[in-house]
Amino acid sequence: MLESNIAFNQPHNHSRCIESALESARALSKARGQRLTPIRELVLKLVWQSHKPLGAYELLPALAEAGFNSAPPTVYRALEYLLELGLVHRISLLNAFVGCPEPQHQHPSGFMICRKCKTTAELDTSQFSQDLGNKAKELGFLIEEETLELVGLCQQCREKQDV
Amino acid sequence: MLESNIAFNQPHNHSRCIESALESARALSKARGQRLTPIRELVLKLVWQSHKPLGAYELLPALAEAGFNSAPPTVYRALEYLLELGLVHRISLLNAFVGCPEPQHQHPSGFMICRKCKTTAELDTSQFSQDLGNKAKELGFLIEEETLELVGLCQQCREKQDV
DNA sequence: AAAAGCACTGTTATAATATAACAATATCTA
DNA sequence: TAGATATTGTTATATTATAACAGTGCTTTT
Repeated sequence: MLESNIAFNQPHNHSRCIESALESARALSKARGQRLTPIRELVLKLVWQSHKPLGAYELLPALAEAGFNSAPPTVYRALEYLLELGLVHRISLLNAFVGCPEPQHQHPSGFMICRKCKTTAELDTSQFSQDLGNKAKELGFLIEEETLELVGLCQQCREKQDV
Repeated sequence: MLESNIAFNQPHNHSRCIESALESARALSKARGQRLTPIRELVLKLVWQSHKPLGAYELLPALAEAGFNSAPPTVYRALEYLLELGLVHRISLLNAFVGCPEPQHQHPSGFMICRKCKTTAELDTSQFSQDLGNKAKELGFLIEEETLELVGLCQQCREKQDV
């Protein structure tokens, strides 16, 4: 569970995070007979460089700067691709996207979103997921996708008094 | 927990549901020194008449029909009011709104959303909430709001084979 | 009753997010 | 190389939500 805490512990080797995400991306793309094109790679990097979820329209200027076409469909397509690969998550409450810290081991997860600094960290929810699934099943419902988004305050923002 | 199942069991006295929501609305409004105006009452009824979440723009025609102004701010204001009162919930994944089945007893809850028929039912999550809070706290995060949205298939849609 | 204060609504405009539709190009496979 | 498929470019538009300010109508105080 340590990795879930990374985003709330400022200093860590973030470029290594990104490199590892890129490797996953290449491997997954290959396995699917698809390509990690320059646009997709750039979007992946951009999303991963931030611990705060980024909106699609925030990514456009960076695409333009890198010399790519930068109309909305371009970035939405890249994001859709990365979402399918499980390398990026969409935070529904923010209409924004974050990197998934553990693309290799897929586990049910939620997101802790600091309402002040917007820093977002993933939280392993395996321990709840099964019970939740059972409870839903008792009510006749078959869960296919879970979205858990927790808004609150991260440690750093709590320590600064100005709540 | 039976009430969580209501939406998935077609026949029930729905007008009674709505009447009870209206009573809550009147009581809560009074307690806050605010008014359950005709617009607010209508929006509450409309949202409650449906077991499927309704988008804000889906409500506008009904407002117009009832002779009210029907520009977006009107309906968003009414929804905001009802959200504050806890009589309505916003389903973030759908950008849409549903009635809260139990406005009196506030408890942490999630929503089961059928991806086929869009019927949505509330699920009591008290039993998970505390553990979740503790787990987040260990990571330094203080949860203030939980959003749990479960997409899947309801019983009726599972019984019809055409998944 | 007048006036002040507040809650509520009307109205116009626009922001922010997301997708449709089709044309053009690049890459892969036979 | 040709044909099929994946990817990108481009234009237009749909969908969801809010800003800003003017007007209206209660209600409370003097």
